[in-house]
Amino acid sequence: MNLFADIHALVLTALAQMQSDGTLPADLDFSNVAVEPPRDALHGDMATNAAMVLAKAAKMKPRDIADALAIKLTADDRITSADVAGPGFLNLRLAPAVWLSIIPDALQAGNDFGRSQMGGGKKVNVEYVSANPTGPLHVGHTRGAVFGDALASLLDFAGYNVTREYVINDGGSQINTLARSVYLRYLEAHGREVSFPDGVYPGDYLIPVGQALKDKVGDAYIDQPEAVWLEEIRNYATDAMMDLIRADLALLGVKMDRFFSEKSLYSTGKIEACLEMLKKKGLVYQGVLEPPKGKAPDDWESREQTLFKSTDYGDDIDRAVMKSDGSWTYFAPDIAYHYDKLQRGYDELILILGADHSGYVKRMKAIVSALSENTVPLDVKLCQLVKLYKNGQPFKMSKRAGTFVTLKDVVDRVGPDVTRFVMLTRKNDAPLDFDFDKVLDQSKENPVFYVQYANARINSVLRKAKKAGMDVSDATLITADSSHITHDAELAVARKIAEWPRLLELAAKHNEPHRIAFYLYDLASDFHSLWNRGKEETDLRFLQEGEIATSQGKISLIRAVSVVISAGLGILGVTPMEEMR
RNA sequence: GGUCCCAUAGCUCAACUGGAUAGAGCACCUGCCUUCUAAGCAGGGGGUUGCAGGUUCGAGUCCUGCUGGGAUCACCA
Repeated sequence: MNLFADIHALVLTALAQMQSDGTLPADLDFSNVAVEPPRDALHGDMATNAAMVLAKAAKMKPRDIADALAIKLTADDRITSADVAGPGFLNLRLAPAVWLSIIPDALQAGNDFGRSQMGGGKKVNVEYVSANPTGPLHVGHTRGAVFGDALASLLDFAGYNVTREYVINDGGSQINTLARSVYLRYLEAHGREVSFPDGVYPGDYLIPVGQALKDKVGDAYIDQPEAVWLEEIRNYATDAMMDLIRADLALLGVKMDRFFSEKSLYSTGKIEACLEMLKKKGLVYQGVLEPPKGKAPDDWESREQTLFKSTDYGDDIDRAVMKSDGSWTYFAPDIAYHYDKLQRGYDELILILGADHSGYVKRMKAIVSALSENTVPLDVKLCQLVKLYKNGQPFKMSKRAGTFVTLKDVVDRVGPDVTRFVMLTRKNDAPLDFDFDKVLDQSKENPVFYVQYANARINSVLRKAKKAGMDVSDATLITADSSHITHDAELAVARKIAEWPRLLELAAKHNEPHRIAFYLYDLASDFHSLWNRGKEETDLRFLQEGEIATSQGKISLIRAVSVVISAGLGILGVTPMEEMR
């Protein structure tokens, strides 16, 4: 199903033959031999770097290897030509029938076309969003949510066993702030006059929470000290905020497999056990930190602390795990949390963070390295900021606390599909401009609509064919005769379709879902190009008057395009549109 | 000052992780609507990939040092 993998296997077989007949020496490393689409289509259909990669070890000239390899490869009937070019590239051309064979494959697999076994069922944990449960999600969280969710789907599609996870920071002191803020709203619901000092959350979203609390407990907490209500309201408010956050995520179509409560680590002795274990390894110790390199803070004072030896694993300084009052820092439960993840048997951990957390990457990697003894990789993906615009002008957010642009604001305005696609049209580590007007623009400048429009056009042809009484069911199209598909513009589309399984694996390998968005744009472009050529070259139209077999063959090609668009959008979490009138 | 990220066409961004003559879109110029959706297509001009070295068959990509921009910087999570 992956033509590039097929030809790669063919090249390796040919190289092995060259070894056994003495053309090449016996002990060679083929792991760097690649078969890729060439940058320039004029060079051919596929190119291999085998000759250049092996030249040094084989003590031969690249071109000599390439010449010999070319002879082997052209013996295979899938290869129509193999030309040596440049410093030793071997450019291959494949028989059109080979490319066209991808069409029934795609139609047969449907939305599973491109699904890969690459992951081999390995368990991967993707942690994303993990916003503090103190309010609704805002735009910054939105990008992380979309990225993490699409990445999780991508890995699932690539054959990994994926868990989508959200850790609730419900143990820290910010929850006390939340509880006090809710208490004020509770008093307010009772008709009390209240003011909101600095350091509490003044947002309107807590008003209904205070009201609901009043409905639940009546006047039980009025004029009572914190000792009476703090713990109760902490729990109540955290639950309310998580309901809010789950509802926000649902607006985007994001559904977590697991919500992990940080607080659950506190009462169970898990933190203590985990740190004790590290202490036995000499990785937790009492010590004094050096002042930071470079400019020391004005109020620097050296003090003895309980430290985790993250410098053993590449961090810049060791990190404190306990405060001077004896309570844990945020870092201690984080260590225990990742220990918990590892105990659940994950082969790989992925963590999605906002760019403002870049300073935590080294210590997180240090934790995972230390706890797993370097057996489990952690990949941290940082999502850069989203800059909001409205009609080209920066969208002003009021600095008054509580009036930020929320995820709900964005999704209500442009819809979940547009939000998701646009958020994935940039690499995660590049800043993203999000213009409320431009993302709704219905033109090719807007990749969302360009891709959707291609799919809509294809479905339009299918409808028209059906209306004309033609059988265009997938079952029929799978067996359609594609021998009339000979034009370069048509074969270009078939080649692009054939790239999909390979692209998917590359995107999964590098944890980069944005590659799918760019690929779909390219595929749509090849399709639109073909469509338009049909205006002048009537042979290229998909519906050929009175020639049912030919029409079905051509329609099978574009139906395969539609299949890939659906599969690709499915991974991104975007619903394909069948009609756009 | 330390650490991390970024710098590619006038603008917004790609470049399959070291491959060939660095590609798209926007903007600009020239064409294409009695046609399966012109919400589109074809063609043209536009580049010392921030600067200086290095590694090798080969560098936008890797290494070193600069310049400029962003983020972050000892018990707040």
